[in-house]
Amino acid sequence: MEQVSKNDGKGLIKSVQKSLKILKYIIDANEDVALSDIQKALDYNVSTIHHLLKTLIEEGFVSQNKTTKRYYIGPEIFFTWLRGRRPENYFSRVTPILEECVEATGETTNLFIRDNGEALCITGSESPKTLRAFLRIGRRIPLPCTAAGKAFLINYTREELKNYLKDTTKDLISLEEELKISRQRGYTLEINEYEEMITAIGVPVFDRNGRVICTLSTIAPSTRVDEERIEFISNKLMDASKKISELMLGVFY
Amino acid sequence: MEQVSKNDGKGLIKSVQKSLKILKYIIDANEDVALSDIQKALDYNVSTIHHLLKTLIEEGFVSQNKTTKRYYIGPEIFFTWLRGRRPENYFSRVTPILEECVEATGETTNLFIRDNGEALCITGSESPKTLRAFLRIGRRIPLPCTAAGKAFLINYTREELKNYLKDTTKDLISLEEELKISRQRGYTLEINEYEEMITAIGVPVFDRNGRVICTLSTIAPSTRVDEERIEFISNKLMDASKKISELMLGVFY
DNA sequence: TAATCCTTTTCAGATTATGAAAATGCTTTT
DNA sequence: AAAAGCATTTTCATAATCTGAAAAGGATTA
Repeated sequence: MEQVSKNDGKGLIKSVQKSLKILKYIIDANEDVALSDIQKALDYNVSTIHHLLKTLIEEGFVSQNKTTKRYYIGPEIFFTWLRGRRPENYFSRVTPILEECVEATGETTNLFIRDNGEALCITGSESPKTLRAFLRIGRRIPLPCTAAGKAFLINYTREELKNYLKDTTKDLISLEEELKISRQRGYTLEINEYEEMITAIGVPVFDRNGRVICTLSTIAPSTRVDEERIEFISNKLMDASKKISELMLGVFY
Repeated sequence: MEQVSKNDGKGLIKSVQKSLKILKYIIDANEDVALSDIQKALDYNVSTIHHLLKTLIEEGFVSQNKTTKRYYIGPEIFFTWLRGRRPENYFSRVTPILEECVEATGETTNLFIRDNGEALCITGSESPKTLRAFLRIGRRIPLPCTAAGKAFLINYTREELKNYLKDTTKDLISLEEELKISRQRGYTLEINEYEEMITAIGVPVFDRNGRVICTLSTIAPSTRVDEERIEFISNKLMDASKKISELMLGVFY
């Protein structure tokens, strides 16, 4: 009678499932995790967790800090992004989504990850127009005064924001207010703020936990964007963000 | 009496260990793998493999192509490289090694992954000198006529080389001969070959299976490098390569 | 239509993972 | 300095789970 979800446990290996949930927990954590953290989060027996962790360590998927005893992501997945042998590798999957965006809006669009308290541009696609904002992969930009950077902060609390305001002229209250508006409409704005004559629209990309894992931004000469255009571009960006999220949720092929 | 290696199986969860070996096999494969491939490689019972794969799929670490039935890397680790929240994230670990290299040699040094039959520059560090080769992260360069590119081909057979010679003037025999020499001395060379007045030295970075997962190259104005200098730079590059390999083997903390 | 090959499912039995509890190690408190 | 507190690690008997042979299912070829 009761219609269960497609896989209600039949044929699945419990110990493996547990180990993978532990692995996910460690991957998603912002810092090294203690065994007791895992115990609290997943409610498995500490002994079970310990055995599973030992196995994960043995195979290189998890590492342990010898002094703090805490666990963190192991080398085996740490450098997965470097393994670029396959034709359908990581960059190849994401970049076409940005290219689509550029085709629709005509403006340069980039993808940023967070690295050392800055936003780092790791891929993108350039506007075909003669007058255009340049794509600069590898460039680092600050978080609190750029569209892509602000998108990383979109869900931040006042406490967290304080850390990123040391080197800027921005004050806490105005940024907080701005992020609140951004949160509501779904995108961040940067109008002649970080660079003169440049307007940028930023959008966060969320993982399955609703946390920002990377951001997208479209940059254009300010003369080419009015309110209507911002609306149009932000919609395209949000579409792209959804597509990247979907990729991460496993909607391949 | 017999001194066994630190972990001869005690306390390790066998099913988890098997599942992780399967996962590694899939991560390392050049193409989608069949269940029978895994069976041949690891010699587990097909039923066991199937159950483990089902669990890996359920948790998102492996995906399956519905039409070919073949297995490939799942979303859960697919986008691990995008998760840049942690302070010690992926780029932050590698880039300092390149910076060290630049400090020693004074020349621009970059890291490349393979992407779509080209070498893609994903990070690097720039020479501090006034006359310098520019770092261009995001730039794509061909495999058979650049130092970084040739480093990817260093262990290639004649058959594999043929695929990469379609668009170039290079002939098979001379490239094969050049790679043979490169293999022996440990680095590749590109002297005024892809760009005029530019000399580059390339070095592969190996994974635990001895396969090239990324390459490093130092580029400099040709006027600044003689044989002795090439020797010096290549040594520094090989040191950096070893360090990155070690990172991947889990020698953290 | 039969044969071949590969994937998927079944199920009973045997191995293996589990969890309570104890031990160990480290830090804080008295 | 001793003891309490807290977290990780180990132990071990037993219950639960994984394993693997075999069969079924599905797709392609002869």
